[in-house]
Amino acid sequence: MKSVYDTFVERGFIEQVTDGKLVRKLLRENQVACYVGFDPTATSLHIGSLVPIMALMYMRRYGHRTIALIGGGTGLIGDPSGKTQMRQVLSQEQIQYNVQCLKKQLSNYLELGDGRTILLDNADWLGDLKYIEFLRDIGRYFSVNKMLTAESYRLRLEKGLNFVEFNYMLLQAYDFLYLFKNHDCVLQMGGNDQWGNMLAGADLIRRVEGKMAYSMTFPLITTSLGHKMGKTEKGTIWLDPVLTSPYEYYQYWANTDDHDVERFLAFFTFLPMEEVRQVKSLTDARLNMAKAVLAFEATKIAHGEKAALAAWKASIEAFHVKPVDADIFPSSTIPRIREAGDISAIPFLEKSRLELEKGVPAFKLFHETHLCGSQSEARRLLSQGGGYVNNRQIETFDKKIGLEHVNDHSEILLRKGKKNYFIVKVK
RNA sequence: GGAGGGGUUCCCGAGCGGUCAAAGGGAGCAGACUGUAAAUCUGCCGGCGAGGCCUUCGGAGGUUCGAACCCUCCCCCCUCCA
Repeated sequence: MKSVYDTFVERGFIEQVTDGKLVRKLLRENQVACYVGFDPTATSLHIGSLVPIMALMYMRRYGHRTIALIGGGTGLIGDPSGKTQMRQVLSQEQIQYNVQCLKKQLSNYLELGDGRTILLDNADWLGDLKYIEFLRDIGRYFSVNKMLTAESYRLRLEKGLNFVEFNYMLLQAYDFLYLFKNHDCVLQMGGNDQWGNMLAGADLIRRVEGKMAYSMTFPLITTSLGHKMGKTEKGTIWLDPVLTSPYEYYQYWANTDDHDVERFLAFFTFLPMEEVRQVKSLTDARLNMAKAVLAFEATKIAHGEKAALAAWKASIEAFHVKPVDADIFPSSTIPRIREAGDISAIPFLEKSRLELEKGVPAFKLFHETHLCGSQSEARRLLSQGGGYVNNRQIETFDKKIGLEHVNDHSEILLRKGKKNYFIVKVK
């Protein structure tokens, strides 16, 4: 039988492992506990955290125990790894609030309740540490010389690294030790920028406990032209549906670069690799169908089947695309037949009849709907012909939009550029 | 603690008394071309119902008709010395 490890390998999840052969054997023959850490830097995670989340989901599916660790304690310090500048330090209250939010969010992905998956906050044990004791018991195992050779610190040595940040590695290592002792956790997973911290943990366990522990990192995913995942013109693509609507989430994936489709399907869906590999042979409209499948499946995982369906419907309608052919990803539950048009998943804003009777200048409306960040931006956009009402180009920036633009469904369809839709509804 | 070099609009990076809302590049947005992709070309890229006004060049004061540019103090970063 296939092990998670094999699945990880074939889906491209593994960047580095402490001992590939051993870990493979371990995961094949035992039920183990693994953990991934998440920083509570915001009230929501974004797409950048999706790879580790998917990894945890896979671990579970293969019968292993998973621990999602939220760094309520380490968050007070800030991990210097992968950062060129010192991270802004958040207040204790803010971090505690973020921790609560992340717990809730992660529980959508990880089924809790049966004890096989648990959610922890390292503030629960780091908060009680005594400085002197910690130095004597843990600090003695760390060689500064060695720490300085770590990639994550070397980078910062040029730009400046303060002592607080320098300690981050010890705390993360201690987390691993703690989880090892209290939850039999033998494997830590995380983004490749965590490699140094993870090794430090495995090292610490070996020194303190005289036992083996393992580390595995995932590649830091960038789009084929080197952009960070999840950053777009509209900002970050969050996992929280309030911050990024399911429709926008769907759109993000539907717009995936050609070269990334296959890779992303492997990372961000559970569709079988035999089908994922078929993507190589697809082009043009059929390749776009694969993007639709990616968008649909990813949205389903994040927001549920219903929301994914609504996003799909709206997209099909707005972009006049054909439903996905039956032979493309037969395992996907994406609908194959066109249904009645329904764009209700597109973000909208309500306006009173009275206000629309008078008419609202287009540039104001574009600003209000957040299609444009400011009125100035809206003016420029409209002057350059980048704005549309009901798919007709708006010719002047102050063109009044009003009742005469309302369609049969009491809606006005606004569009910015080729693909940014927004609906104004009559209240 | 001492000496020197820096902090410029999202990022990098010019500017060093008026012509600076600030060169150039990147990112981003739009138009054309397309496949809701990429590449390419073109335009835009602080705010304001705007050929004018307002707010920006680490922070606070000052000199000047006029300051991102000069002076003073403070904060932060880098390099060398201790």
